[in-house]
Amino acid sequence: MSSKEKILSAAIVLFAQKGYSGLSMRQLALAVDLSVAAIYHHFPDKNTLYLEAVRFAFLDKAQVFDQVWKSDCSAEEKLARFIRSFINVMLEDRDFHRLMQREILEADPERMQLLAQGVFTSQFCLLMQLATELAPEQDAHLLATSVIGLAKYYIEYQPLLKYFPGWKPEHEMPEVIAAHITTLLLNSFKAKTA
Amino acid sequence: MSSKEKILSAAIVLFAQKGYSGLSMRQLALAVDLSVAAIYHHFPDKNTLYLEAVRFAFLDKAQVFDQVWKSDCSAEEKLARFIRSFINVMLEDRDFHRLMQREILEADPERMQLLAQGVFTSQFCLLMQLATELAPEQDAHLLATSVIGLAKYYIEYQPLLKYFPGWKPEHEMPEVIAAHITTLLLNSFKAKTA
DNA sequence: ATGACCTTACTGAACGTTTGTTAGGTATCT
DNA sequence: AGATACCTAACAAACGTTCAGTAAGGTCAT
Repeated sequence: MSSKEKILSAAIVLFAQKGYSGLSMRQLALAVDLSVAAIYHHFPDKNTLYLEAVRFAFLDKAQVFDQVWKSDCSAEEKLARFIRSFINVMLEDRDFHRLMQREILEADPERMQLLAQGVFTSQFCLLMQLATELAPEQDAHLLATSVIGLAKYYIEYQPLLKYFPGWKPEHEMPEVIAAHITTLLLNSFKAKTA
Repeated sequence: MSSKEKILSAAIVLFAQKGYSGLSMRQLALAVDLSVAAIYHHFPDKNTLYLEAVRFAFLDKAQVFDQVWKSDCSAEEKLARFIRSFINVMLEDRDFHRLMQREILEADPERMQLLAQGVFTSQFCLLMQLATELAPEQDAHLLATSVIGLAKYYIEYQPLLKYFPGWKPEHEMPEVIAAHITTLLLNSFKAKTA
């Protein structure tokens, strides 16, 4: 792995943990065992480094779900598989998830547009297509959003949820969460089309 | 309003926008038209000020939903009203919402426990109770989480969602979102109990 | 009523440290 | 000889925090 890649990988983790202004160039340099000036040799300034780190983090995430869409099973099964994959990816790569949350929190319009069009659009479209298949009379955009929203909330709020009464350890198991969300959605679709 | 309250109110807004390390004491002092030392007269250090600002922001939020729970209508109607109230509160007070997101992102266990037990537990319990009433055979904790998750996602990801294909302006209207979530959930409950 | 005294709410200026960034120099490889 | 990848050392600015001082208001014995 080149020095540049090493810097970017470390930057993803550290920016995700401490935020943009929480991470200093010296801390990053220490983490990759280089001098500060060496980082400035590869990147013009901190801001560009951050932007490139975000881009780098999102690069390979899109193609993870391709095998879900390619499989030729029923629409119901496809939804189940997508939800399970989504939760797995997000739970495995916590740094990616946190970095994404920080980006959304920033809510810079230009970067939102880049993020949406460059990375997630194809996934979102496929999900909307699936939604139309399962519940034709409903708004596909709203439905797709609901699917992702349900899945994301369980991951995002895991640190808080465990302190609520009624919590059980199984509520942190990907399969349990995925199963619950899937049945919730499929039940809803069944009722509507009946 | 006392100087201390003025500082706290400004701190909520600015911490929500810039994050903990993104806001300096000098910037805050400028915003409330006081000297930096004046802030240190009211708060021992930046960290305590942040903690008190968070506590201050969460203080009055819990009692907003009380009128929903007190009303003696059907369980279905109660759910609809809760969702509508929740979305309204979160959309109105964006700073509160962002500050909460940042707190969750930090995920400090001690503060999570404080947040859960001190502020949201009663709401969550009432929501679980409602869920058990509507879908007795399902896990109340998972269901309550789903309700909040659905509602929160639409608010949190609004800046991103508008760049996806299929987006319409009405997808940002609280009533439309609330209606969609409510029917989604009620349909699911109907199918299960049938 | 008055001067002495304490508390409260602040100010300006400074403290040492850390910040992002750069200049100048040194190896290594083509 | 020139490009690439790195270093040490320094820069000004901004950082959290503190210190000495001041102006206002209340308390209390005289």
